[in-house]
Amino acid sequence: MSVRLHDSATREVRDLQPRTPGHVGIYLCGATVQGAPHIGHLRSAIAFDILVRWLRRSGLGVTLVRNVTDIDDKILVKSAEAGVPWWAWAHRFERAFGAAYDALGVLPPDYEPRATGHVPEMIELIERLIERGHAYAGNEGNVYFDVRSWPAYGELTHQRLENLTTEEEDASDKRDPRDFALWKATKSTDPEGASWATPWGRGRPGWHLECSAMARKYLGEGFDIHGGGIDLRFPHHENENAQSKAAGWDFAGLWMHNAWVTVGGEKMSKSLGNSLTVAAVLDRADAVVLRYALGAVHYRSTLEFSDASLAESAAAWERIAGFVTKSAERTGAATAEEVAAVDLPEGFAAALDDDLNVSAALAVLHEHLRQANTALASGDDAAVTTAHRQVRGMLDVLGLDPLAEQWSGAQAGDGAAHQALSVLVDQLVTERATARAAKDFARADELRDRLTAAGVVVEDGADGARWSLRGGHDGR
RNA sequence: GGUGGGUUGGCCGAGAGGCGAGGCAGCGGCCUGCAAAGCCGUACACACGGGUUCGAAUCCCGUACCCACCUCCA
Repeated sequence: MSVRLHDSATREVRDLQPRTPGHVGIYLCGATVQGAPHIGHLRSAIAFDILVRWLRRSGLGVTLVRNVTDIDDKILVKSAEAGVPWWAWAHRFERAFGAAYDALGVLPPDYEPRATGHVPEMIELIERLIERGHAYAGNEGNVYFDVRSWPAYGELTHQRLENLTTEEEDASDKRDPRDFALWKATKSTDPEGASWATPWGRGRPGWHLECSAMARKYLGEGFDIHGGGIDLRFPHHENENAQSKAAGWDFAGLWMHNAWVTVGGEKMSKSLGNSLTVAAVLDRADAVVLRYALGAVHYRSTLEFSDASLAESAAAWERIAGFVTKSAERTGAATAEEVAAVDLPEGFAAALDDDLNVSAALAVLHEHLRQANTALASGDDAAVTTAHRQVRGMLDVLGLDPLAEQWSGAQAGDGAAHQALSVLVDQLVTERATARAAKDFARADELRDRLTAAGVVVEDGADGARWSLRGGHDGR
């Protein structure tokens, strides 16, 4: 079986057929760096991260390009309000996005082009569109795409031009109110450095143009997958599609769109002011737990985020990490190479092949976990070794392998502090073992209570007690 | 008005004509000095009304409600 993905353009689940056999080119609409990243941004990033991991695991090469929009109206407005140069404002949040991606284990793209670095490519594209009769210059500095010149306009989102409503702008220099800006004239209030010279006057890029120009530059005149949030379908992706094709290029072979994160049933968005920033959530939850919470639901389903969903993810994670660490203690940790080479369960692979059905894949994982725990309890070391590799192989695809460098570093904690803690806890655990051996259970329980109160969980096993920090941080 | 998505048990969440995904929380048990973890067992479902069918959560028709997009958005 091969990877099948839902294509928003045709509304069907289709076989992924790379244009270059064995290699997939993916363009993702990344951040407009106007503010701090919220968990919705990361939900999207994680969904596509799982896609990339799965494609690579399936033996395909992947070239991933994810852009950064570092010039737009809101960046100019917000930076001005803050009294910061627009470019510094944009860069501040570009770094914040990078930190959030790293914190949640999102693999870096092969390239991350910025809009401001591709003005010549955009000008070239505009010239092409004007030549071909699909764009026109308005007032000094404005260039618009002429939607009526492109009969296929609306093909991506299946809308007819006449059904598109627009709020008529007064005194617009557009030929049709539905035309969209390729290039926007600089305003008198704009900072000096925020405009570029063009044959049509000074201005700055319209939002959609950059993606067409950059996708072509890095992925060619046609590429396999274009992804982003569902809200980008219209107008952003519709316009990208129109301008690239009107320029005579091919564009995305398949469109993928992820659904929302909701909070209290409502779409989380900047305009509603109910955004949960990644940084705020990471103050009260482990990054890996947040990744689980954002990745565990099918990417096209709305994801309701709450304290309850976070707690449930934490419980699931502890169960998963519990087996992985205990099995590693018993039979040794598999190397990254062994994890990468293991044959994954058929059901797991089938689930991910079916439009990245992560929920179904997790069901397979949990079933394996149950059998694995049974093997662990019965001392079947051969079965434990196999299960350890398989479970980690599955988790690796989801970016959730507890022993991956991404997460194991965090578990160990700060070296010196962890070392000190380890010595103190081991002393108490030893003292408790002595008390238990002497049947002084009151003393043993008191010691355990003290540890529990400090966030240290003690579990008695056949070969002695093990301890771990509450929240899945392993202590041994 | 146009274009989509949805409504599954106490909660989250897959599935898409027959065989009850899975998880969390319950309950009962095994294990344990007691716990914890783990395992076993167990109850509780497909918005509503019709229809098709031997059989419908799944297909068809209708109704209700929710959510999104229609040039700011992941």
